[in-house]
Amino acid sequence: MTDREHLYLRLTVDLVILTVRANDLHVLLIERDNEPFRFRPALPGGFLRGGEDLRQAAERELAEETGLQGTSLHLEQLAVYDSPDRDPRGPIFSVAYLALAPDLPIPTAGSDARQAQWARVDDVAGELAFDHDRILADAVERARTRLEFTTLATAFCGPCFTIGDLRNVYEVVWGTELDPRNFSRKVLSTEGFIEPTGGKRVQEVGRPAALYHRGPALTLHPPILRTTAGTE
Amino acid sequence: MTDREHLYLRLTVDLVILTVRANDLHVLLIERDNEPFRFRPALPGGFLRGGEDLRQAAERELAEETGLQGTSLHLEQLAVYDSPDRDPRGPIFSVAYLALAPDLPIPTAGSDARQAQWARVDDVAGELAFDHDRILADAVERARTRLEFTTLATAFCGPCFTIGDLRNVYEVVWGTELDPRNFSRKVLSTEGFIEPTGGKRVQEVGRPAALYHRGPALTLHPPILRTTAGTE
DNA sequence: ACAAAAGTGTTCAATTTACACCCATGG
DNA sequence: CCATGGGTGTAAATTGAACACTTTTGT
Repeated sequence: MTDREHLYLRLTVDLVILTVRANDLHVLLIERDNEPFRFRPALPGGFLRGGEDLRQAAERELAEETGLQGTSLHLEQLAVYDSPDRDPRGPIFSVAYLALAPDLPIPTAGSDARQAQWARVDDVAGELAFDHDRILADAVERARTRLEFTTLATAFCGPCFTIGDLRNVYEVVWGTELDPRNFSRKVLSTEGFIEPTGGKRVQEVGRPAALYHRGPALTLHPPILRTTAGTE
Repeated sequence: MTDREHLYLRLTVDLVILTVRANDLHVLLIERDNEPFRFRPALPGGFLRGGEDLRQAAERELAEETGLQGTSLHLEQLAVYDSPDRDPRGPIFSVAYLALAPDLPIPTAGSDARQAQWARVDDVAGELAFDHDRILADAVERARTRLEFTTLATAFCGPCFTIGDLRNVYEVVWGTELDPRNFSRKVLSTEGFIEPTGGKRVQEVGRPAALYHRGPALTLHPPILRTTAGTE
């Protein structure tokens, strides 16, 4: 901090792990057990260690918190957060990662003491430690646009899913309602988005739905645009 | 926890400054005058100093290289580049920023010894120091999608421009041709994209074109999509 | 008058939207 | 039989691409 030219600093990696549970978008949060912000909810994360690159650190945190191998989840870099006063301990920048996960059985309590829990995104606005409210908001916005232009909605689903499941992802993440009939057609007519497994899922009520898994396509041509009409 | 819990490291900030000159997309490059990669072309950038945040560092570099106040240009964070072997001096991460500039008079030689020059983006592929080829490629791709969904094409133009100028930006950045007539209508029908100044610009040849300046809108509804048709 | 670029009008095709209607299942 | 959700067909509305044609300048 004294040497003007070569500043050495510490980096943290913070994870925004999103999932769709029932009818709400959820984020995985931990309760901090150290100062600063002790006992406040926060995004899982930690300091970068020697020999790691950022992605490895993100995958390590992910495994610690969820027990999942990072390779099975979508994990993308969001941005660096660098407000000088974001951490009371001093200038510590954070690289945020966004992970999209299917509805996991439970955030495996087998983590390191601090208990991880799913929380409704709408419930935690303004509650989080550091600048994590802003990081979360940015992450949700990123997820929303990812659904428009990529096939990542499937990252919220398990290996097999119905078109109704997929539509539910769009509706929950976007907070809108979609016409089931047109949605179905749109998804099916997009080459490589989803592929039929041949199976069917019988539900509590109604006609059984065909099951699909992810196709090879990564981007959507054409995109499935939100009709944000008006929000400028 | 392991013995190497808190890794301290240095960060650099690298700038991809793009502009549209004549009929090609150009990037501002410097020739390195220090090892490593001495005498090789590279993106302008440097180490983060104490007391700076990343944006301040980016604006400082920008001012040093171009003489421009950063506030007048679009400047956005791209990503962190963290390959362990990206810098032979050791683990040094770089935060890349993308700047869009109008065709500047010249990269003001009044900088710090190392001469900055515009280079055609297509000419420098594979030539750059560090992982700057990749950073440049990512930046160009980001700029391309920015034109689709935001009003940032105007960031390549001066305070006053014609619709033809704006179309030229799209054509050069995308590497495609656009129908002047449909483009004109599309731009004019997008609320808040451009606003008439009332003036006209007489050119060497042809009918004088009306002049416009930026409007208040930041995003395009609807977007102006590239017809990438087929590239998957 | 002619070339060149700006700008307008019109047509046709593609896409989106809305919704009537049928299908398959549990109660 | 009915309720419920899955899925198909189709017509109207909107959007986009193509292009004939007019306008305004310099030479």
